[in-house]
Amino acid sequence: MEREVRVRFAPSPTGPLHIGGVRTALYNYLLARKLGGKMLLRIEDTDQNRFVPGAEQYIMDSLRWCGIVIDEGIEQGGPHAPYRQSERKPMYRQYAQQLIDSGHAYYAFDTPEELDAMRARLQAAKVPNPQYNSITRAQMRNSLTLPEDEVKQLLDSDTPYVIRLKVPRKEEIRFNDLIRGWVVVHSSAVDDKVLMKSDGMPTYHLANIVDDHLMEITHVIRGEEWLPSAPLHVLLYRYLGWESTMPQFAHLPLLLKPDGTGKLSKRDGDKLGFPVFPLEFHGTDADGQPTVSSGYRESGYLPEAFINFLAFLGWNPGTQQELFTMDELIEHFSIDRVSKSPARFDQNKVRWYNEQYLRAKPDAELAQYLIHDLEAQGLNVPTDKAVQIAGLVKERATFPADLAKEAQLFFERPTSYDEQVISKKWNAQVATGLAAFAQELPTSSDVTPDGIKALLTRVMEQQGIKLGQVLQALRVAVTGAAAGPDLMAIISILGPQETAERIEAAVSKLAVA
RNA sequence: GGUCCGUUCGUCUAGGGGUUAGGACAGUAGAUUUUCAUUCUACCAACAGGGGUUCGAUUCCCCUACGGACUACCA
Repeated sequence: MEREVRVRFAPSPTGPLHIGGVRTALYNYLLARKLGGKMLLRIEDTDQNRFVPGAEQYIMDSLRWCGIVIDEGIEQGGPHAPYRQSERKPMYRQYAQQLIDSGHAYYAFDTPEELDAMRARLQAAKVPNPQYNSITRAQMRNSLTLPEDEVKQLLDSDTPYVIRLKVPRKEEIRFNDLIRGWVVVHSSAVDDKVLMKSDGMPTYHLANIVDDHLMEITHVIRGEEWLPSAPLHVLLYRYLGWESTMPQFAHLPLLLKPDGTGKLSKRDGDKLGFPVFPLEFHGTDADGQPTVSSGYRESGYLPEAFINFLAFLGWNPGTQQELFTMDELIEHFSIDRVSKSPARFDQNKVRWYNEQYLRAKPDAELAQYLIHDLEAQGLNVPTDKAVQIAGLVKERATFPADLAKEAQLFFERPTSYDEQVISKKWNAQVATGLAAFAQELPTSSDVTPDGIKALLTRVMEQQGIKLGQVLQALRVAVTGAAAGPDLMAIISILGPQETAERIEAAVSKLAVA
């Protein structure tokens, strides 16, 4: 019988989640939904020294904002609770013991100083790859080299120790990566990794294998940085007797900094000139001073746009469609269309995606952003008017906040007039022509853009002025600026009275050359 | 240094033994617009290099170069 597909996103709560992590979570989620499986969130907090308060909540809030729904996790519980590794601490010990009993692991009593000395010695001897392995372990203080009674005595006293995996000396380890195909690594390249730390906590390597097995994970989708330790994980599954249900691996290509000089890290924060985090994050720097890192949400990105963009960094559907809702991503996603090579971040493209999604929103929804932002400035605007304005200015906006910026002209009379246009287009004839238009305007019965245009055309004909000569001047008189949305639509929304007053103000303020 | 992974327009990518190597973003030009923006159209622009295999390689293989990851009692 086919096993139910179960995937997990397993971040460590050492700070905010960066976009690479979000993408990993996204691909996991897409696969789970595509295959009708479950998505788990497991918190890997086995390093007590790197705990960052708030990080866990931040991760969950971020995923929620992105629309990534967790089926099992610390918030929602599930059949394999707890989902926080620190709370699973008692479970790992027995598996480490099992490995010791079967001869696949051993106790090591070396102090950090002894380990440093060992590495220094190997380096001095120009050993290409200094590591604790099948060769060097013979020179170290562990249960393989020490007499049995001494080991027993060391364990009984409170001497700190770790448990290390006994990696075989000569063995080819291979596994079939869903993205990269067969990966073959010789065991001599793998060191005797620590499985249990001296504080009694498991390391990532042990905890992740035990939990993935217990939680019945079928696919491990994670970043390429894990590829070198995947052979070690394969060994662990084998020695624990779980090889037949070992999950399939898929190592995702990395997300690089825009200049391509390395993987994007959370330490890049705001240094790159664009957010690397989904949500704004409040943390502390090395000196304990409070820091704020900007987020996509606070910068005005819509989650749909952010996700669509992120999905395309390393995956594509093979068609020419660029815009995908989450449901469409789920429908079209496939792990074998994930590329092998790393991707850099393209700020232009995220912006483009945001514009697409912003414009696709109904005017009524856009109006809500507008009303909200305007209210923050102390401006109250009727909904119907906000809808009209939003519809008019949305083509000019990248972010929701641009709407209110573009809308300012409706609420503030011009305080200055574009000088270029004035010097070129403003003259006595135009001034009188506009004054006449201002007089006629309040009597007009048709205040649609078309009606206003008809009136303007008629008045200018009477004045003997061509429309082209006066339009720029009219725009500047009404808005002060040389550029902006459709003028007739502006006047229509502004209304005849307000427009007329603005024109009259301009006529009286602007000297005629 | 060692091990592993990778390399198609500036960027994200499609393609795959015989193609005018396709799309998107950006850029440039034109059209529309009273203006800027939008929109539309066009243009610019790539198979890292060298060897094989083959009638034929961008595609398959090898080498080189370059880039990246990993190399902790961190994940």
